[in-house]
Amino acid sequence: MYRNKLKEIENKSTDFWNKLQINKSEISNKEPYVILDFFPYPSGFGLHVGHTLGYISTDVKARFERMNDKNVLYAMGFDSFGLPAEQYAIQTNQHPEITTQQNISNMKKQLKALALSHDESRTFNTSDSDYYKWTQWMFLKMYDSFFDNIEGKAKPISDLVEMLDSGKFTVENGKLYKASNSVKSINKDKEEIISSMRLAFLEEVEVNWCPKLGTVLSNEEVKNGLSERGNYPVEKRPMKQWMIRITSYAERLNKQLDILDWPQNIVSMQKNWIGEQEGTEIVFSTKKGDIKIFTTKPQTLYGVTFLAISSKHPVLGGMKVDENKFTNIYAKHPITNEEIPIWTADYVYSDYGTGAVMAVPAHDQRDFEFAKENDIKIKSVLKPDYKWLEENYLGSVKQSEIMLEWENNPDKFSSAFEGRGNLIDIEQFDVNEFLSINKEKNKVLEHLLDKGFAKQVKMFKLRDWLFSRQRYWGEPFPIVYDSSGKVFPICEEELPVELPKQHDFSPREGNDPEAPLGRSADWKSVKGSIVNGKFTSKVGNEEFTREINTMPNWAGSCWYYLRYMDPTNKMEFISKEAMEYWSSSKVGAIDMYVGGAEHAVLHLLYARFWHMFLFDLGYVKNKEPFDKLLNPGMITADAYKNGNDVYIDINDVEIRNKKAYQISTGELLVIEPGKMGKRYKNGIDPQDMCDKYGIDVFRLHVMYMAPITQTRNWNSDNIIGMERFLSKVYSKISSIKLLDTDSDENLIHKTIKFVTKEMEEFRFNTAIATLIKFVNDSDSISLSTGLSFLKMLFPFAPHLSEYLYQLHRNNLSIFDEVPDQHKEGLDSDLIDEIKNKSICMSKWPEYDDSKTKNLYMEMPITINGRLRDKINVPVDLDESEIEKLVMDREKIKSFVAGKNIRKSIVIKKKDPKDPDRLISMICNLVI
RNA sequence: GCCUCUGUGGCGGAAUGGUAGACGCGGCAGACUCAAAAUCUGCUAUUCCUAGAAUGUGAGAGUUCGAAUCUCUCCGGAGGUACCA
Repeated sequence: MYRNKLKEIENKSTDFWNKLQINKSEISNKEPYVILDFFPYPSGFGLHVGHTLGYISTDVKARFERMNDKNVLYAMGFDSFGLPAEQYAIQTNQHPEITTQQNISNMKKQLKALALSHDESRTFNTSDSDYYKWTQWMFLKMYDSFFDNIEGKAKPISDLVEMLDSGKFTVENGKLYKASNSVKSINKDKEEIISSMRLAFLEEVEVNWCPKLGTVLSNEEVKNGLSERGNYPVEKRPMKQWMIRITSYAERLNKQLDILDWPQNIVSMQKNWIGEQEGTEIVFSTKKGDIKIFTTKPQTLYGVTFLAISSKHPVLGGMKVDENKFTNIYAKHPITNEEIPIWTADYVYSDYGTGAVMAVPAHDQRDFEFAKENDIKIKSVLKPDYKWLEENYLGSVKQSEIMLEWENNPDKFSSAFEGRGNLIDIEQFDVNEFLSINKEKNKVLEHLLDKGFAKQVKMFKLRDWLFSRQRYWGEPFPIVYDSSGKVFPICEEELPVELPKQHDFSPREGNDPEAPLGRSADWKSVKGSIVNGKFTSKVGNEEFTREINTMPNWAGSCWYYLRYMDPTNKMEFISKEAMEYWSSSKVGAIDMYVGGAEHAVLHLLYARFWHMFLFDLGYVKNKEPFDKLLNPGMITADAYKNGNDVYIDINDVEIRNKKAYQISTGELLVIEPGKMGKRYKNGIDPQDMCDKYGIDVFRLHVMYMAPITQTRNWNSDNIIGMERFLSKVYSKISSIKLLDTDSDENLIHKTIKFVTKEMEEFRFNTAIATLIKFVNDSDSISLSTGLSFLKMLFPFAPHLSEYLYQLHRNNLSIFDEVPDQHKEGLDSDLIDEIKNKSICMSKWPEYDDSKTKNLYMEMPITINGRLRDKINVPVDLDESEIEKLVMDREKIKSFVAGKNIRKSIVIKKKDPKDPDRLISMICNLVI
């Protein structure tokens, strides 16, 4: 019986594989296939069943592709730097280096227990100095590069110097322009221009400061004013920090989303985040300088009655002005030349758009409310429909006069009209020119553009990437400062800049940012000198101080997938050879990337940017990192709360009649479905499941529960079905005798055809269903068919498949002693294959297409879409013959009697899945 | 509010324009057994019920000979996002 044999089966197979080292992959002349899971951080809490969905699915696919003769790169390293690792260390009062090591080895053990076929020789951790050396190296490359906005790609700073020296280019506001021929020299300091162009740069910016975490966070790490990790309050404050100019890539990041094979929701989340918007930039002049505003509704320009700016807008010249106050500055309206007041407003953000808004209170609700509160004039520009006018009018006039009221007294309405409408007749414009909405918009725009008041621009919501963290457990920056605070990169030869081992590594909570690395005085100050603009400690004796912030944990995960291709290279982050071999020939370098949607705008955006940068510099050959992306669904589970809102461990819960009771107290508990996690005390340990049912059964169950992308509630009731399945497999396959024949010769061919298709497209639940059906439907199985079946089962249930494969291998060696006449009818290739190899090394079974088709088939007959009868016909019978047969049937006659047949159709089913050629006949009746 | 996804038996789910409910769980009946478990066999959408028929994929309309599948409107659920100019 399968259950009694379970341990024997698992041990035998595992031992066999360990001897063969089957998971190792080397560069060869085979076609490569790279499949990866998202980089895991080694959590101190270990894996729960929720994590296994993605991991098992990549393993299944990796095993399948190996059997299809692909050279599969399937490895797993650990994202060991960063907040989660550090916080766990703080909580357990240990050094992160120690906890990280412990957690990694624990996690490796758990992964192994699931029989994942990773190439273990390719693993590494982001906190290994051999690895972060290259993260630092890439940072230096960014520091030493700029974005050429004319060509749309990054280039070395030396190119910029050349371009500027040639006199053919100038730089304005961080952008490169072709110089008009007269420009020869640059007025501004060249060095200043260069530093304004670097892709990695230091800047005083409004940052998201999280006092509780004691560090700043990037925009992507803040949600609803709370930190993404831990849900702590975040506040804005100015700080000088390292930034990465990801905004230079906004256009490419946005556009290339369309050529990726990614789930639609991830694509649209990224698009939302990048936030490309076409609009108009309009300049208002003031005595203190120009104010640029960005608008998507330039046609309402006439209705501007004030400008709303952020309280940090440069026009204030650093003057401290409270929010929602009049600034005593006026701007000139570009059309009417009216003086319009400038107000600071709390709804205008300094880091969004231009930090200034043209306020049109008649047509923008926020402007409307602000105007009402501060007694500012309201001027209507667009005509609403009458329904809106009636619903929003506060006074009482005759219906016929309501439009006139809107035109003259828009403040008598309860809100702004934000919809579309025709322009009200304004002296500068002839209203007849503005017949349609689009035309109206374009006419005003044309006028503005003509007069030079405005230009059409693209704006992006994406902000530059804040790259400094006031934490200990991260990559140190390869940067030093001289005594005057000037920045110098450390020369490449002296990388890595190793993280000092310090005991007091905790962040300081509170309002005064203090980077922990500052406490390592010995490490912080270094002696050396500047050679060719770079710091070296090899010569000189000048005093320098190191940058004491560290990089965010997203840094290391931006390029780890490339390192799997060449994990131990000391000379380069990846060799050209390894990069060329493993990178796919598709859009993205990695064939298949599997991981959760929670990283949609964090890791996946940063990594795409990072890859594009490496691409521009010629280090990688693909435009994008990840070709195909798949989000496995979550596994949710019920959590249980008692009357005091305290979560009760699931091991202390008993379910009776769909109600939950605490075992130890007998208390009735509240059931709360949701994410699995430590804090909900509802995590289910995969190890428990594997101990109870076996690894193979567990893997099958997880894959069979639902389609891979679907979120599902954990339920171990159904797992028994998979045990029954393997039990049947065990008894049917192990008892096959050499000369057994198939009860249905075509069944295996149909099964292979269908399962292959499903495996290719990650539909493992239906692949398993087909395998179950095969076992249920076959009474007798030949050896060759049995082996084909085992190969299909292998990716899901490797232990049992290998065990049974080897069982027959042993039988075959006995068979060698048998006289030749008894061997007749057995495939000699098959005998060789099975005798010498593990099932891992066998080929995925092939099918004979002619055997997937039946000679006869049962064809349903429908009349007006209703199933009325079925008829058994030869598959290749022609349509008119079928029609005759159908019309002859008594049943059909009775339905058709007295009616005209308007049309009859014989449907041929489009192949791929169903082997049957014909499906249905429809007689349409006209009554 | 906006964007994306989603809604099928008692439950997980099949079926992507052509026989709705594959496969699994659960349930019912039978076999084996002194008995139970395990296993095996059959049945299991609903209603009238012998046959046979009618109804049925969140609700309503539409396209079609034919719709779970395509289109529109509405309702419910999940995720994302927002004083976004």
